[in-house]
Amino acid sequence: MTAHSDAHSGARSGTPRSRRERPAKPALTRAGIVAAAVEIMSAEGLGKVTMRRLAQQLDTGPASLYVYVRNTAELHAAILDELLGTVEAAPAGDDWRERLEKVLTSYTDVLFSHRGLAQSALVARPSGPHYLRLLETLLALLDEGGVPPGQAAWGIDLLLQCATATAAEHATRDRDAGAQDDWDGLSAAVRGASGQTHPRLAGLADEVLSGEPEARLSWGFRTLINGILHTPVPADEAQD
Amino acid sequence: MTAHSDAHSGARSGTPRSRRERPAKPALTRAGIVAAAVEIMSAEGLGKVTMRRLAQQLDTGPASLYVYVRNTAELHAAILDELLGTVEAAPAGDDWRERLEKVLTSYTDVLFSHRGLAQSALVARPSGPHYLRLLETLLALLDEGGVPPGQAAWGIDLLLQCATATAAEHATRDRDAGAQDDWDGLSAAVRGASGQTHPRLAGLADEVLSGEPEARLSWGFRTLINGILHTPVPADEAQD
DNA sequence: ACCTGAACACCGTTCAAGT
DNA sequence: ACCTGAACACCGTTCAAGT
Repeated sequence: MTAHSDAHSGARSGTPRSRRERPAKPALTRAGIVAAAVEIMSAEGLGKVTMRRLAQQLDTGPASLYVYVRNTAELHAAILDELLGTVEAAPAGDDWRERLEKVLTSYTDVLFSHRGLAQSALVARPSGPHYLRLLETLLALLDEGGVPPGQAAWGIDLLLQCATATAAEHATRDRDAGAQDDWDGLSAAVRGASGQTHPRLAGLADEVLSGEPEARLSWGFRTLINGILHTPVPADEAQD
Repeated sequence: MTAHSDAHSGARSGTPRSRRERPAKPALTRAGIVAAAVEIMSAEGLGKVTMRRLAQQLDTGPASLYVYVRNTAELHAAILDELLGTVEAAPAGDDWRERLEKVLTSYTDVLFSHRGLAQSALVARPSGPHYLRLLETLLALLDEGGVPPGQAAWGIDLLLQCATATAAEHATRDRDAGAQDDWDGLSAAVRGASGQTHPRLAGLADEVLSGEPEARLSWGFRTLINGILHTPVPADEAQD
């Protein structure tokens, strides 16, 4: 039926029309690749963000991605910085300690709520704009609290390390069957510790295992803040 | 030349003699598997400890290992606990803070000196005998320092988390080319931060990036110890 | 019970060749 | 310059079949 018009307009092969009528392969760009990667990660977790899977999503071959991305690690780092853009800025008004805790908790939540992201953040040092913004925010809050600059400079690393490690720990615990077993194993081992060979551990088993994740994380932050406030850096580092 | 005696003693096929004369396949056991795994890890890093590689080493097929080991994660956890046996016990005599720092430093060194081990320790909660012994040691030292038990019980997690994360960070930085790039990237980004948009970061760039790993780790431990000493756990957790 | 061959369903990365 | 097919060198895990 449409043979006639096809012969008319589509004579020189179908290429020109399919260029306009299909949503078609958008040209590859780094931004497009990262966006597609974030999409896969949100839907299926970072573990599914592989070069091959991503290439498939973008309707190309894995080799093509290497024009825009050095390797899988760099791709994961780019995803991380992208998601770091959603960390809430410090709310005004509250006590600086509370605001600091809120920013760190928001950071932890972002890592926690994307499967696999926290584990990757432990290893991939990010250096994107969103990460720098976060560092600036933390330094500003510590400064507001009167923390000496040298201590603040070293302290932000400790705070982020604690947040990241905690998110990773709980993310695996909640979502990975094997990790749940690990934790059950530890908890059984601690409770089963003999008072003969492990007197303090046996005595403190309940306390060691107690506490909601939120309560422990919050205590961790407050503990770090107190420590940072009270622990001077070595003399030869304190230049200011 | 030996044909006659061969015909004599080896008549019913070669099997009985090869049972005695070859070092031959030692029977598979969990301990043997873990030992072979530790060997591979020491020589080539945890990344090479795969089911297939290990099976090859043990002259069998990968499927055979699943009789003794649930999966790769469990295998890695077993290796970790094995290596934890080499963490030095606290030396007597010194100040409790120094002894605590020494044990934690030794733990960090063990993780650090085995390629890939620290990263795996961040994710795999160990529960083996050597890990329990380490927990006991830490609790004993904190007790000696008069740290309230509830704070000690939560604090050991923070201390080990800090040690593990630091080891992982430096292990990747030193040995993985890509990770070195990551770090160079961060350091360039921090130094390049604009005073307009990131005033504190720009002002503290040198301090943020300063310090030998050892100095920062030591400061981290002291900061945590001070924090643990000064931060009470929430009232409903402090039961004793 | 223990062990295995073979298969299933994947990986990252490179490279010569094409446009 | 950008993109690709095809290959290389691997993975973890399962399962039916053998001993």
